[in-house]
Amino acid sequence: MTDVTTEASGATQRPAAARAIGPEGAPAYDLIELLFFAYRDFVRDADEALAAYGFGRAHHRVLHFVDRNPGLRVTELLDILKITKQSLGRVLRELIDQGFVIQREGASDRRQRLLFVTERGDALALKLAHLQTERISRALDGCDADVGAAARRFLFAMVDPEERNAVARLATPGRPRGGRA
Amino acid sequence: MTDVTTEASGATQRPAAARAIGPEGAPAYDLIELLFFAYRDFVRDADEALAAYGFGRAHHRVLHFVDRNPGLRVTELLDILKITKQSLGRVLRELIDQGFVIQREGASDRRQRLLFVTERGDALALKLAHLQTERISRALDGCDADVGAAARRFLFAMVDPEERNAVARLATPGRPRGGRA
DNA sequence: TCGTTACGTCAGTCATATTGACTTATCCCG
DNA sequence: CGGGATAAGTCAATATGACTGACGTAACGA
Repeated sequence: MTDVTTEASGATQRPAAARAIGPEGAPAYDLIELLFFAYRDFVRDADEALAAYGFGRAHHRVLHFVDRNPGLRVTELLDILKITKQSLGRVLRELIDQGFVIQREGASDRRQRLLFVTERGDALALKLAHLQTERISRALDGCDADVGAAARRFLFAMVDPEERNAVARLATPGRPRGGRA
Repeated sequence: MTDVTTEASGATQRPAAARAIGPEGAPAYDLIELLFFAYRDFVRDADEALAAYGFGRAHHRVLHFVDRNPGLRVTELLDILKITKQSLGRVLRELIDQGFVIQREGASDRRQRLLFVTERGDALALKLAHLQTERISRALDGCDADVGAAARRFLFAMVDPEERNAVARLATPGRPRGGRA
């Protein structure tokens, strides 16, 4: 095999993994690396499609969460993305200027700028979601039926405990698709 | 509940999710979002520790893969990270200048600059791996025993098919920890 | 000898993020 | 009503991580 570790045969240093048993047991190198590789390829699907619009990953994230949560407030979006409003600023302005997102004054609080996707924005968000769903479907096709549920549980448990309520509200499988209730 | 979607009550646009049934069925919004949130929090652990060294995520990735694969060639590292050698350049130079990584001439091919971590580099790589392992362990603790295996299968299946051989060589659970064999 | 490979580097650019300071408009409470 | 707090936007400067393109050097190998 062409295991890259064998390339080091001429050197004196032994592999770091040999002393990788620390206070908490052996590092979970497999899951650490699988998360890296899976995420690397997962986001690339959408990145390539976005390039055609002159958009990047940041535009995708904004578009996605606005699409999924019509009427989202700017502050809520900042809290989801964990970025500053200055960072959001440029991306959001570009999405608005190019007609993918619109803002409306809050009905009860006129300081708020509620965010909505336009039809164009929804179409793009949906296209990107389908790209990513295709990869997910193909992944699950090659697995036992229970792997999808287990993956959901694992990924949810990887989220910061303090964030889980917020994530559960946004990303649960049973979340209503046809209405606001 | 304070479901953010209810904030939109004053607006006329219906939620985009209502018409989110496309050619490939309903998008897997739950897994798409869980991947985002899990990865967002997963990388943050290491990011915070790296800041103390003046390093960023890119340094971590290089350090990690060199630590795990002593004698790695520069070309191989570029292939793993899927970045250009110009991008790697600065990061690698900083790691070398500050004594976390060293280079050695290849024994058989003197054009090669084989990469190794120093003791300092190994210590940092291990520290970061433990941080991430802690999150993973805690996540798996709250799950059924088979969830870890299922998560591995799912994440592996999410990788591009052409990349899976390379990933399997690097990130398999059974990979020998104590030697090069 | 000559083409290819491995690596490095210079220069310029872009996307995404940061901190800090400041403005405007609006809300809400005392 | 006045004034502090909140929602949002903006200006400026900076960091980080990535890119393309071009070029140089050394070493391999047919």
